[in-house]
Amino acid sequence: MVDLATAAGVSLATVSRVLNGQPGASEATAARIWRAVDQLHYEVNHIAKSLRMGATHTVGVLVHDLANPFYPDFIKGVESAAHRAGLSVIVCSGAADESDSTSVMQRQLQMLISRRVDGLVMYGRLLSLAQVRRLLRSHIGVVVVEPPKRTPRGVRAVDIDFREGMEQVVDHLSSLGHRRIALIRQRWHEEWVARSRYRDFQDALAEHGLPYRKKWVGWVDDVNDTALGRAAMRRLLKRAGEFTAVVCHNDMMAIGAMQAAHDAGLRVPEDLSVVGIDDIFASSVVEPPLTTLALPRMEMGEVALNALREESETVRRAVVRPNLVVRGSTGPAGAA
Amino acid sequence: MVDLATAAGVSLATVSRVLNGQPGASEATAARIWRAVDQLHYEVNHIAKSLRMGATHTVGVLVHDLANPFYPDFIKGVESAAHRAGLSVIVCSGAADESDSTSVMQRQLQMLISRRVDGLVMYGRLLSLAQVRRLLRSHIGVVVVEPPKRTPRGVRAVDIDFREGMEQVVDHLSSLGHRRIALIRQRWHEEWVARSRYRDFQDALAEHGLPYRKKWVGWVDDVNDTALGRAAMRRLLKRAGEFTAVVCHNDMMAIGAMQAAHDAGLRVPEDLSVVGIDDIFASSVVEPPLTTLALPRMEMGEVALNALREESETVRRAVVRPNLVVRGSTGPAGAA
DNA sequence: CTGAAAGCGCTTACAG
DNA sequence: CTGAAAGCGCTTACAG
Repeated sequence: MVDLATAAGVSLATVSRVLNGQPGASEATAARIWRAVDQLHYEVNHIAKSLRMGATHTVGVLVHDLANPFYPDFIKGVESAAHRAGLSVIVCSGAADESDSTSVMQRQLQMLISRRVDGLVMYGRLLSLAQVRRLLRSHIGVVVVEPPKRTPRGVRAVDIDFREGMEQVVDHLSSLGHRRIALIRQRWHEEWVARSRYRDFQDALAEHGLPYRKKWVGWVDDVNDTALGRAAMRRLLKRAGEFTAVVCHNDMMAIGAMQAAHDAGLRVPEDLSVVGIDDIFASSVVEPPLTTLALPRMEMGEVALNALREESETVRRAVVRPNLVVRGSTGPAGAA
Repeated sequence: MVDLATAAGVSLATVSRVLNGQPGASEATAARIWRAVDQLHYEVNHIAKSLRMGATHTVGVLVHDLANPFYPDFIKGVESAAHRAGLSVIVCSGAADESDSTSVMQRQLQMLISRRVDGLVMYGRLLSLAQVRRLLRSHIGVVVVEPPKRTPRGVRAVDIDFREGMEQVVDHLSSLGHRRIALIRQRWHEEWVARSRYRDFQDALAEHGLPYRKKWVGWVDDVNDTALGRAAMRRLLKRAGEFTAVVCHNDMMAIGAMQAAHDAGLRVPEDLSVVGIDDIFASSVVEPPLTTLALPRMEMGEVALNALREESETVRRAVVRPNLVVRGSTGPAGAA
């Protein structure tokens, strides 16, 4: 910038004012400065600016595992909204290396703090209460999607309206004549979220006068590997015939469930209807294509980023609505 | 840091030296400082450090579209290697918003320069020659994966050894008795890369004494939408029976091709063998599972990042090897 | 073994 | 309308 000032024959203060579009500089001076900018290929030093201003215009995004087909769209949403607002995004993935995930998060956190990000968007319960408090104490805003039960006050949340989503799912199945619906659910899931999708599922069943049976529940320890969904479904199929449809924690589990049904010689949807949650790409190309409760991932990212920027104290909590995509994996009950 | 100095009763200079593990401070002084670090939850201000040191220890990654299932793994590889090296990563996706992609890239570029990243990793030809030169002029290292024909000197490259990869593909098909192999290729692809995978495919065919026929080539304008692969295959199937296998630009196209074959009442692999390139997740769950030339995406990211750090002038070019994954979409020729 | 001082590239009252 | 000066939080010769 000192080169600029020299070239334009003015002081640093004036250059700074013109570059930032502040009033009070003659046309002529401004023109000389802009000409110098072009000639010297000047690009402001954002580092110096950040130090001086005490704001980096940078936000961090923290997700469990970038490779999970769920997150890229979410991050895209965050990025898109961020760019619109002139912010940069540092993406941090927990499982970036395979070692102890807690210590990875710890390091990511320190990195983010020392880089003085203005805010942090994260998906789910990735940090401890103490860690979140530390961020808040450092005046770093925090918004979390699908927030855990306990969050320090000051944290903003983006919720998915599974109440209405599960309503759509059960409504769809019910209208196809399904009365006995199984569930593949993740063990300990309620440890992670404030309100679980399963509870909403049960509520929706109840509202339709349909039963929720423990014996029709398949449990999985992890929901990011189709093999586990397949195994859970295989166990559940000992009771094949007792139920006519199964709702799965997510699409990965649903794809696994379809494989298990196929292994057992059952046809989807004639013998069994299968519903997933997420709508990842693979769900549209499996056979049959999966009926699934689509989560608006991009939108979730945008909403999360905007919640971070929001000044008002009113936006403590934003809500996003899922949307049922009906494809080939669901059909009339007892069509076989 | 001034708080630290006060708390420990020493000068800033001493604090700095101890924090950075430099020699020449008494045990006792160091201990006092570290105690203060703990008490005050001190975290170094990386912004100030960057300004002073003239290095940000940050690298940018530029990809065409984050949502493309290809890139997340690549980015993960970059991140993983970066963290190991104590670097942060700013991820930039071209298609983050839908507007004119050139101007998006232009803005991303300015952002990266003004943030003074130490280096940039990008996939493919995302920037113009002039833009790349500008980076180099700003002393920002550049490495590009699948580099275009023309790159300014100083740019490092990561190549995929499609020569050997296509060798594996053709070898596999040939050993199954296929002699007439079709191809689905992207129009203008050679405008983007220094050496195209198609050329390697043709070489591999020639080496096996197999013909390359223009009439067995299906063209697509874009390779990230299965619908286009499906349409290309549909056109190609006017000549069904003339060829017994098809190799596709990538898995997206291959999945589309399988759909088209299915539409036409052909069975895969009995009537037609299909091979993709990439090995995205969906390829493992389509029916039949896709035989594909897997690209080591994570490794590519790691190699790219490391190439950036490499001091020596020798590593102008790194090479990564693909690996054929045989699944259900290929079978003996004429098995029908 | 330790400290005072300069400087990285900016912005912003404060004067003029 | 414009400039001189201080300061953001660090590091690093240079003295002692």
